Amino acid sequence: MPDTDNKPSQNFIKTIISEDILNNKNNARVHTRFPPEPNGYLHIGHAKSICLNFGIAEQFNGLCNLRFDDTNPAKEEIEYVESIMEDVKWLGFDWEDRLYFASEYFDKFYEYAIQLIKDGNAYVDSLTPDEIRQYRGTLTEPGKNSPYRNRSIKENMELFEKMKNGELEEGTHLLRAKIDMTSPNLNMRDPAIYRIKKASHHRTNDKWCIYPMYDFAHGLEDSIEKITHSICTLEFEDHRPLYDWFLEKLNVFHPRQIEFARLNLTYTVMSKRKLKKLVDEKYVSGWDDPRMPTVAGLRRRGYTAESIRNFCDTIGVAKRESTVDIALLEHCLREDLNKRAPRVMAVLHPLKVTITNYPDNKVEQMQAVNNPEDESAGTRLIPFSKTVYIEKDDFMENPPKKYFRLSPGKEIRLKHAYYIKCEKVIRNENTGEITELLCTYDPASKGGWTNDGRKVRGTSHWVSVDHALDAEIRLYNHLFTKQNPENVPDGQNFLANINPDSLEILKNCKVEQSLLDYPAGSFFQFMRQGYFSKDKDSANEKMIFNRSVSLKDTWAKIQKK
RNA sequence: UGGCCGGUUGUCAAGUGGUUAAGACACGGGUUUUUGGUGCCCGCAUACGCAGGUUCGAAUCCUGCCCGGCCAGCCA
Repeated sequence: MPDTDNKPSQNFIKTIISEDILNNKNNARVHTRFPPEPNGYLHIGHAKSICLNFGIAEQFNGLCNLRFDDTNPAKEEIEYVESIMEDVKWLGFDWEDRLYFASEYFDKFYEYAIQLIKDGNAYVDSLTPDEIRQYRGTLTEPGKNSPYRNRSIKENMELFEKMKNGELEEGTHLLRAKIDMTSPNLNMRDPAIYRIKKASHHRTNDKWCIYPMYDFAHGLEDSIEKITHSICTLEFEDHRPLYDWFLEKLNVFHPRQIEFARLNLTYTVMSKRKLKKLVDEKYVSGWDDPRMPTVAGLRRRGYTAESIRNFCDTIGVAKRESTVDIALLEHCLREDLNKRAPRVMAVLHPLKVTITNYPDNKVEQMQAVNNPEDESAGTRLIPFSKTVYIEKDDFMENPPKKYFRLSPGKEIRLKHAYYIKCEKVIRNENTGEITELLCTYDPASKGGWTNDGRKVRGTSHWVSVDHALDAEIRLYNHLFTKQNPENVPDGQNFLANINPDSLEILKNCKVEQSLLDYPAGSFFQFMRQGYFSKDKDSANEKMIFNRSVSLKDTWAKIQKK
């Protein structure tokens, strides 16, 4: 039967939620959360999770919280908290008044831990970290009970109290859940609940000497916030029995954990640890380097929030490990910007053209369409004069077949202006390099068209020499040379696949004056080149543009053959 | 030699016992075009990891096998 035409893409999580609603589970309420740890900047993989969690809330008339999972003060910083909030907002999502921090619940977590001890479900262990590892067993061998496993409740209470008061040193004592040291699931072999960490927390400062572990804290955070569906990535699948165990033993509201496959992209890495390494070791200029797959990096590169959200919808959500072709991300940007980006003229590699039969001091204002895909974008005037710059690539002295740009004796159209014909090539006597083209123009072709049926196939962008502004343009390529950067010889790591040509800086570019009027962050299509955005480091004296993504280039493809 | 999860076209991904096995990207071809851009048209899995079985009928159910991922932090 014909399904509804515009039904949003289905995935297994939405199927589960739909069933839960049908069964009136949680009174058909849907409440999700996005729970980042503030130990780095958000990347496109987080964007997938954000779109999923906020998107589900929206689709099912529910709510989505932003909650910082800040249970490890050693790795977390306020800078990351701020960047994460900025990024989520920028992506277009609103947590309204539901901004939470796991650290706000530390008192409650402490009480829950006490309850576990009192119920005989937790104990203080005094084994060393090394001994604990040995007692845990291996993947194929069961673990064995700690000699401290059967301490009395009273003794456990006293020791835990001392842990809390800072009377015991890091690594000497550990609160553990009393579950089953022989479980085939290692997460159930008496996992840690609280560890001693005499570190200052970015929000609770020095109030605590003990901090809860993820497995204990996370489910309780969800429970406290009455989350109905706790969506996380696949590596937590083995933790679900433990997630459920804590909630059952404590007899509190029990959200359902659902796991999905994290996003991988070709030609990049997607772990905060590795991204941090790239930043710390200066392989990139920072978390917002336009080559980074971080939300901040993509934003600076010129990606729009819409294109990222559309990408996240397009890739889908499933449980199988997969790697999405980065070409799809680029496609989503082109698709969005094609509709919205103003077209402007910018010459990346300038070649001077003198139009010999054009009056010396004449300047004409040519009318240019701002966006052929959007009539409401209107038109603007651009100055034309006797000397212009065109792109070096748009001229070839000895062109191959099917090259329909400029060459000696051939005619092309200067977009919005005139047809010109190449009459003479001028070169540097010493180097042989082509320095200038002498051309003639056809006054009858004003606007770039004649009605005489002439076939002028090539169209070049250009900018008037006297009116052009200098600009720096940064061209970006994949950060890694391999689709899978982890594909390295033994003994090497992903850094071995860093692309030495991931950034190319062009310092002698010529752009039209109208670019001065736009603020940093504005995006454009540089005609026939690609989409670019004005960098935040841009100044009026020195404009800087980042290439967000090139236009598709059929000619380049033909040439490769 | 442990447990859990997965395996549908080059890449993602719908599909939940009866469909010509969606869609997108990529790729190839054509067309339109004052961007070799865009748009439009066409092509792209007799096939669902493999082998059996159940059934009138299987990508969907069952059994066995193979392959991939994750787990032995006082990280999340």
